[in-house]
Amino acid sequence: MKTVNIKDIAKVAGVGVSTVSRVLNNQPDVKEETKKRVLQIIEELNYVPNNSARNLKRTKTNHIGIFVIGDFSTFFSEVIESLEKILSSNRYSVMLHFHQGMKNTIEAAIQFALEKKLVGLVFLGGHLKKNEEGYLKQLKIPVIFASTVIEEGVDFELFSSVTIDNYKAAYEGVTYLLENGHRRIGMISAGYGDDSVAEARFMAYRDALSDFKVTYDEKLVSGGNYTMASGYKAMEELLDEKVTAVFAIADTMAIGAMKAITDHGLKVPEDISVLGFDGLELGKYMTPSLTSIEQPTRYMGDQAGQILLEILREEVPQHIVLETKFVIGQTTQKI
Amino acid sequence: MKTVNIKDIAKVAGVGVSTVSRVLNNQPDVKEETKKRVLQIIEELNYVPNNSARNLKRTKTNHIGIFVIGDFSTFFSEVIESLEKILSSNRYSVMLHFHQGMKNTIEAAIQFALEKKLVGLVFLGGHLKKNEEGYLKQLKIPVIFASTVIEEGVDFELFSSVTIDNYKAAYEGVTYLLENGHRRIGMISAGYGDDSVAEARFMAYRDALSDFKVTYDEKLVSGGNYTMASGYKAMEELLDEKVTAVFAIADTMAIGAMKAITDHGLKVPEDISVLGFDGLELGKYMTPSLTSIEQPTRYMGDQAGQILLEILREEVPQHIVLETKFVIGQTTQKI
DNA sequence: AACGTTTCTGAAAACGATTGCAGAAAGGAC
DNA sequence: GTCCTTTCTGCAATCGTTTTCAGAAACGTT
Repeated sequence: MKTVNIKDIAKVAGVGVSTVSRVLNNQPDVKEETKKRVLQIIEELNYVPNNSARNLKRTKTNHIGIFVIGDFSTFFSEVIESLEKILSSNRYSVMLHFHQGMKNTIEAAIQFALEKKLVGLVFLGGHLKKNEEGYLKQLKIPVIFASTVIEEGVDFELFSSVTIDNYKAAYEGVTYLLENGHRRIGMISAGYGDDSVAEARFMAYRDALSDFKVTYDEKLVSGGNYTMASGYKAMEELLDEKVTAVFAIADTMAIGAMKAITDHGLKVPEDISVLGFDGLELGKYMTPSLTSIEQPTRYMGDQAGQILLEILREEVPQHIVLETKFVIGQTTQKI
Repeated sequence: MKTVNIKDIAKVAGVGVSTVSRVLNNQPDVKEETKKRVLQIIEELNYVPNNSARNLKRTKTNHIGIFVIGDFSTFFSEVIESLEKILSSNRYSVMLHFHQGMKNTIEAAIQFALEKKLVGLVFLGGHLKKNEEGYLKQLKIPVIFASTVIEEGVDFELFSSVTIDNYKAAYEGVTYLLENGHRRIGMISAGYGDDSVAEARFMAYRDALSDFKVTYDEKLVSGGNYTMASGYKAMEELLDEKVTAVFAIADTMAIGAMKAITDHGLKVPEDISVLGFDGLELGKYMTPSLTSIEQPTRYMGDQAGQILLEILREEVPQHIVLETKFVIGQTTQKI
């Protein structure tokens, strides 16, 4: 059974294909009467335009890619959901891709964009380095980075972004611990040299310590991979170091850390204070509730979508830095 | 700047377009030498085949849709991730769509499939009713339901599925509570008449009670919407009813319930035992750790992907019911 | 009634791939 | 060298749209 095409519609309606096409695309220059008749026949025959043909002729698609970098966290899933909603309600198709590992990220993204003939691309997470500018130019479509760390010096004309100030937010968090008397503060970080979100947060940790005249001790820093399990393990290592507080760069790891602490017979926050990052809903439902730095996930998805739609029309890159919110829960206390 | 196409390649290589096409599609009947030359030129000119043209000519795409029904939970995000990985590594493109609300679900899915010219469709969540069979036939592509409740009597030839036995799993959980001496068991359910996952679990609850000669009391059932916040609220209502245990049909709601219990000065499990459903990672990291019925989320995504790939080749529908695992944590105790 | 405008319409040429078919080139048998 | 296979190759039609361009139809003006 052949599917109906524009030609069939034209024949039945007794008009030319171009007229049908004009109706489909809501172009002017079609008599109201003709338009109505064509629309009715389209309805009757259950006609659905063939997107492949359309895209071929238009030499572009309506596909927007979401390229997810790194571990897929609860954090990302909220962003993706709000992104998809806003894009698809603007008649775009959303193609999803998870990139594993941190290597060749941008090459993989370009491959993805070219192959799928994307007209726009959203990066979720990861980092953008100065020496990757060239790739960005190669990719001649609007690109927006969400929750990505942008290295200094990258040409802001080449892309858009929706980010938070990781350094500032983390600095604020660690300072809070310091102000509350903590001096032996452990850190649960992530990534090995290539995870810049982790790096920015780490720098903030080091600088905050230094500003309080606390010597940085690398034994107090342990690495994870954003999972609860890794937070648990990292915390176990820190337990030997007699820390009084620990800063985990993700709520998931903070939760793992809390579990490790309790499992070893210690109490949060009496024995060890815990500070997370992300402000996930679930942190608020822990007992005790997690002190954390909250990122506006849904809002971030919305903004990324809005901006992408705008630059798809106007081509003027935008950069916005969203505010984080320091939420004091019950996992931190004065000593 | 025009993008290079198959014709350019042919011209440079000094062969016909059909030869290039044959090389691209790895067809036989091309001399090894010619093939090598063509491949080299493809490489040199950075040629990427135009998918729209391909799809048009082939009269089908390589797009597979993931249609997510209902609230996007942590649960779904794990399934989606493993699904995407397996599909894209088999050269399919994954299109994501979230359907809001429970109305017109299947119509929306058909629209989605036709418009994007999908060659396969994965439903995530929701339910499939007998009277929707017709729609299924209309949709002439392989369809697989994952974590969907299938109404009795639906023709199994029309689709594939990867599910768990919600009734059995919930029955086992509630029975455990009963065997531990609980008689006033509250339930935190969800959905209003249209959420069949919730319904199946509810039926199990009622039947288990009845099998232990406990009269069903509708005041002990409260509704939520799979969020932690809704679990919290639902639990508050149940607190007046002096329940000794509560069964929440999702871990997220169970976590909300635990918070409500603690916030009201009671303890889990001493005062109230809590049983969840899903077996999310985070439940294991709660203190006390959540007793729950574990679903194999990643495995479910894998299986759904595998099966879809198979039926894309062979057209023989498959139905598998995955095993759940009852995980006893620290939130339940004997009374 | 002839003409110029304006409004609307359809034929036909793309877009970039795949594929059936005819036929060229190469190899083998005599 | 001729003829028959076998192996390779290229032409041209086709998929279902969009869009240009020429021209038909409708209308008002004189």
